[in-house]
Amino acid sequence: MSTLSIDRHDLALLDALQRSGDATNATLGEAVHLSASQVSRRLQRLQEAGLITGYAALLDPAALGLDVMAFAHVVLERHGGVRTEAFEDGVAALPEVLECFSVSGNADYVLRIVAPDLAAFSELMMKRVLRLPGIANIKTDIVLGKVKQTHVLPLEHIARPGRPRRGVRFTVS
Amino acid sequence: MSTLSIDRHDLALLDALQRSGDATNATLGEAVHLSASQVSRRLQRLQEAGLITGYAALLDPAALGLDVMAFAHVVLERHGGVRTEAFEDGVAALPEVLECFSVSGNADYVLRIVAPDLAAFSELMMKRVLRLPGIANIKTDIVLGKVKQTHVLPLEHIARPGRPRRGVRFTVS
DNA sequence: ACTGAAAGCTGTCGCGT
DNA sequence: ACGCGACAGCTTTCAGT
Repeated sequence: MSTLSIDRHDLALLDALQRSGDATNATLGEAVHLSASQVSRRLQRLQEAGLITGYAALLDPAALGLDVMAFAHVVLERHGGVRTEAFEDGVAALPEVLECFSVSGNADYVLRIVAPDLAAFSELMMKRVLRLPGIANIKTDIVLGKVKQTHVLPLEHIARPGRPRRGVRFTVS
Repeated sequence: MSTLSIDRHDLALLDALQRSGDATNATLGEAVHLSASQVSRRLQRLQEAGLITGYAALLDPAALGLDVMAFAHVVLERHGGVRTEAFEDGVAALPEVLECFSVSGNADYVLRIVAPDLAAFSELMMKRVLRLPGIANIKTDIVLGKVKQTHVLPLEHIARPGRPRRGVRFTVS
């Protein structure tokens, strides 16, 4: 656990970069009122500190023919010895399962799944997901429409006073 | 709607780029057995075709102090005239709500929400989300653990024969 | 359709302030 | 801490095959 000094320039950089990750340092510098060399140095620091985990090209699912998205709520069987690894490993191996979280509430896990169409989705669920070990039952919510979808994380809370954090300690200045 | 020729090189490029969006054209060329200039031209085509919608820096939520994530299942009130825009606009204006989909099943909408901690999450739900217009009730699943989380879309279905697609038409060769 | 070279940019590092 | 400037490396275009 290290202490990391973050100022408003760094925050502005992070915000700009998660929106357009291919912006040049010069462009970013204009937006943040810093020289390109400063931007370069700060980005190195932010990446070494683990705040920036990587860069990605964002693809359009619809344009790629992935028209179906769904959330699957999975309940596992309860046997004495807890054997969830087999299920979790199986889930991790399915590329159509983009996310899998264990959750509070009625279900044990929530999965986000994509597929080309309903036929392919149905086959995926029947032949791959439902056959994962240890499943008691699954309830699936099919996505009907997208109101909002973003990967942009809110950063406002960092500038606010707030309580001390675990992990990397910030010193916003 | 345009017809787009996609070959295995393009697929390999898309796959490589969604995993590491900061790879140089030369590096990509090595991986895909193409010259850097070819990579450049193909990426331009893929972006113009809308398959690549943009680039983003990926930030680590935990490192940024966003330790709480939850899925909120929202049911709207049923009045005669359907007035969902007010709710949807309100949701879109909240940066902590990363996603909002209308879904099949018991709920009308599923929201993915992030917050620094449970206290902040509770306050967010009470003071902002629950006060959105038209809400009948909300059930919230708090994420307890991450089994898998990726933005990498599966592309295998494109190479497979499959049925004709809507939108951009592919000619995989 | 691909390669290779050439010209223009971009990232990065040293240095001065 | 910051900006400037220089160099190395990358991107992109163009001509040639």
